[in-house]
Amino acid sequence: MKNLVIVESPGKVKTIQQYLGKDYLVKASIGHIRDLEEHKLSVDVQNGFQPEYVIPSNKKKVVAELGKLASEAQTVWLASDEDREGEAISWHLRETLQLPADKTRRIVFHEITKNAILEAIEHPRDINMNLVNAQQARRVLDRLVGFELSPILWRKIQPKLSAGRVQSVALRLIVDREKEIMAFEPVPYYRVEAQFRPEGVATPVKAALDTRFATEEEARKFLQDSIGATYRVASVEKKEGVRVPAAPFTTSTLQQEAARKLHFPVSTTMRVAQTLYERGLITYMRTDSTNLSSLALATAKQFITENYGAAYLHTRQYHTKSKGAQEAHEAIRPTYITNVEIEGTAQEKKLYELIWKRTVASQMAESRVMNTTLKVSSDKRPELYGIQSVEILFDGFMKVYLEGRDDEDNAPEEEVILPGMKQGDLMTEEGVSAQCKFTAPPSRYSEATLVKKLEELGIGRPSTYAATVDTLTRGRGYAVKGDKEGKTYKVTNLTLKNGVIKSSQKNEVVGAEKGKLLPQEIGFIVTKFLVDNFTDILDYDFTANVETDFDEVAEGKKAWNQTIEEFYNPFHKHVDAVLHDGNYSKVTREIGVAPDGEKVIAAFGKFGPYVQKGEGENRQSASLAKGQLIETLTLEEALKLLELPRTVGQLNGVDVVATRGRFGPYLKYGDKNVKLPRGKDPLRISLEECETLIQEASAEKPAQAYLAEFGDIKVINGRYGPYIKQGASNYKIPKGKDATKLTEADCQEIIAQSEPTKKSTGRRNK
DNA sequence: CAGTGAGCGAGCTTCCGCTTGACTT
Repeated sequence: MKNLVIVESPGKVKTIQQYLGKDYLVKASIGHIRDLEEHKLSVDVQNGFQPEYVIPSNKKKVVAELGKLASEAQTVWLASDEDREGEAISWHLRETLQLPADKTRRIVFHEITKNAILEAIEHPRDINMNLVNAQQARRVLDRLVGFELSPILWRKIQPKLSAGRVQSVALRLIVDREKEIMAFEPVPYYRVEAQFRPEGVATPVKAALDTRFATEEEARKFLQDSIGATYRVASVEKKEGVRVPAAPFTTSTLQQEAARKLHFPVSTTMRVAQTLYERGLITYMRTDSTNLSSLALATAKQFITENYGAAYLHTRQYHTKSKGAQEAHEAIRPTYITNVEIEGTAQEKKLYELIWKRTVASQMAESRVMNTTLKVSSDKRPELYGIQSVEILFDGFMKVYLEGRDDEDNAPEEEVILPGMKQGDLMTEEGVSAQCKFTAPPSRYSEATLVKKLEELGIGRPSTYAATVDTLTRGRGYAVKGDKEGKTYKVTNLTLKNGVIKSSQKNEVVGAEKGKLLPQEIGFIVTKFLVDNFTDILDYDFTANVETDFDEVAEGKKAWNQTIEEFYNPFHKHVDAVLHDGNYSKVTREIGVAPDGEKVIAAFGKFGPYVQKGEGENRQSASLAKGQLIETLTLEEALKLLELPRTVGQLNGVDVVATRGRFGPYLKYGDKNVKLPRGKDPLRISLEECETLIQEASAEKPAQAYLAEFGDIKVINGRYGPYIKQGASNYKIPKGKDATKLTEADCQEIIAQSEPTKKSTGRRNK
């Protein structure tokens, strides 16, 4: 074999192989092939921070195969991505496979097209050791920070906690936002709206007053004054505007938009995008680039011209503006623009459609709109009403796609067309309302808006955004995804109709949110500890600052271990000092006094945050619910938590107790435990409901999870699809076989022909 | 499916970034 080409992603192998032909063999390294050891520091801090690299067990096979092929090849082409990590992968390959300089070439593909690939082969270069060293600096710094800070948390707060350059700052964002919300005092105000009917028009239009009133009295006075007023158009202002389409998707913007429009968690977006990529339907999904290949631009151009007409075409090349972008890949786009629809699951279809529309729209003409602002004056009061209208003169890209928004009024503004009106025209008032609203605190982060913020700060990479969210939530429990009820205020709203003012009472809810990241008590404690003791690292600019150091290394201006040394020496000294300062995080707060006179406190204990009523032998305690914090817990909430365990009543002389355990609310009935279904409140459930649940639970005991059973061979419908079980061994069902129609003979054949799937070993599944 | 801070005491936990399988509530 003449040439071995090594790329990072197996998904690219087939395409590149086609372009290069039979003189080349294309293989994938499947990402990094060497790393620091998993369970120890692996950095020799005494000797220039020399890293100790090992080949992880799951990479041994790939490395062995590549090694064999490399020794047989005349020339080895290292074609990993054109960024810091990619350069390091090439270097690790060269070191590990012991590739001699004269038969090794480093090349980069700027896009996966035949021309670009042949061009790359024409222009090989050397491995850029400065860039490799910048990667080593990044890697070693992250290891030192993570492996020195985490043990302090184990010792001072709780075992198994973790801290790191990315996760700790991400958590701080969530915690700081929560503190802002806690400190926020909603201020009431009155917003006035009127319905006006222009002469000769059937439907009235809505107009908002340009002034808010601070109190009910002022609002009432305004309505009082407005009785019998005459309204005229005071001014008409027209302004033409253009709107430009959003840039093609990067990982971060895809995650945001899929969350806004499809309500996908970021993990779902990435999983679905991965399958689309593997099926060859979209380009690579972990990218920070908004760039489209010349080929993609050309096909988009043709597609738009043919399907929408030349007037709708406006090709553009976008430039990535996010901090720390490395742009080793293209933007996320359909491989073939002409593929308007695809086969697949509902999720795959929807995500593909989103990517397709965004890509096509990005190459379409701006839309032109006419914004009209109408002011309406009253002869009784000086304030003016405003009416906004938007008329779409030319839809342009909006024909295909409109970007979603993060704020409440998520709906893209609708077109409102006013009848032609001119200054001085009369308007008939058809009702005025003054509604009490409240100023709103900033909103909490969702998974996707957190990723957006991290990207803005240059923290984390496209390949790790989803993983970071996962570490904060499922991994460490620093935050949970959930809903927040908000505070309810009783307000008085006023209306003026036919010369009469009426008032009505309403409940106004402030600050309610759904599906947001709520920091848990442990997240607060860890953040406070880190901010108090390691201010620099928790600074939102820490990553940006170290990145400028890494840039100097990449430019060859500084030795990588020099920059690490300057960071590490003072850092490590400080770590030692903090470790032995004898201070431990203690959180207790007196919540108040229960109706029976007992003191209620909230504290952070061995098992997390809890409330306790009374002291000594007869004290009562309960854990805080998800999303509840010691600092904001009210007496009412505390007492509610203490109502569990609750004896609902007796069945056949045995107590039925409703309570909450590790796995959520459940019933205790003798030695039987029954899980409460979603939506059943252990505080409210009736004895009758309990009886039904207990009966159901005992009835459906031998649940039919098996699709089939042949002696000790069972076909089981597992979480990840059907599989075969014999004794303690599990076997995968080959693709193309219908699990529901397997016979005993089929199963025995599968078992005979395949290896049992391995039980997870080594890394513990927490 | 439980409870609400330590010293006889083993050994473990942890980072970020690159990439897919393997996993079997």
